[in-house]
Amino acid sequence: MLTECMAVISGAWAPNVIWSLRAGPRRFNELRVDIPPVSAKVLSARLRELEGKGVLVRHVRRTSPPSTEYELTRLGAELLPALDAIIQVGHRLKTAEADRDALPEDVSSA
Amino acid sequence: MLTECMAVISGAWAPNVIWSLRAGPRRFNELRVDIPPVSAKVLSARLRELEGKGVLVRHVRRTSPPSTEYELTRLGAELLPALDAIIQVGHRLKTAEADRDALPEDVSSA
DNA sequence: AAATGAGGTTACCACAGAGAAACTTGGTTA
DNA sequence: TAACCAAGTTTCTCTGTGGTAACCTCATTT
Repeated sequence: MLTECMAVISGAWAPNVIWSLRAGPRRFNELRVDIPPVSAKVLSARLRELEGKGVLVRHVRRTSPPSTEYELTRLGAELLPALDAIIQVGHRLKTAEADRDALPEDVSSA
Repeated sequence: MLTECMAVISGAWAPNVIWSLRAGPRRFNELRVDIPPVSAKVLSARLRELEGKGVLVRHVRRTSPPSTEYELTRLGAELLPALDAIIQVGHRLKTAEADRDALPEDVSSA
């Protein structure tokens, strides 16, 4: 069960995409700027997967050139607190790790 | 930043391991039973990674044969609400998906 | 003396998934 | 008429990761 649920945010850059959409709709190329290391191919794949899962919606604007906007669904927005929680703990774990590195246990004076 | 934080729960079965430890310490073979599809190799690798990250601790009991217990650290326990949040949204997304499948848009009466 | 059990390790293989780069479409502007 | 834009798609390659299965240790039990 956990495994299926985790699958919602699996795949490269999926959490980043969701996080980038937290403040409102973004277009394809805006997302590429938000998440520099993502390739067009993978971003495209991830967006379609997330759309298929009901996390976000795609609306194409019939301008020229046509532009596309991606936006979190209500359900997708419910992932934000979870991501936020992960970020918070992640920070604390990194801090703890740094502290450990700074306290080499017993190098006192050999 | 998000990426590094997500790394804490990345790797096959990592979330499952953390979730299995939520109610208290577990031994190696208990975890294998909790998470049937995990292989000894991967479970071992994951446990050492999570230990290295400060998510859990290992204590070896000098019995015979020696037994080993794994337990969440305080920091590790802080991941539980995040996992729980993911599980909740995962459920709702699956439900929504099922509903979509059950409402084939316009098959009304052709 | 051989089998058992806990808790692993090692060697080897396979494949999904990510990256890079080039190509596409169709209207617009220079 | 040629370049340009957004938003992808396609091909091809390559590596990390996980799976399988066999092996290991060492004290205890049979």
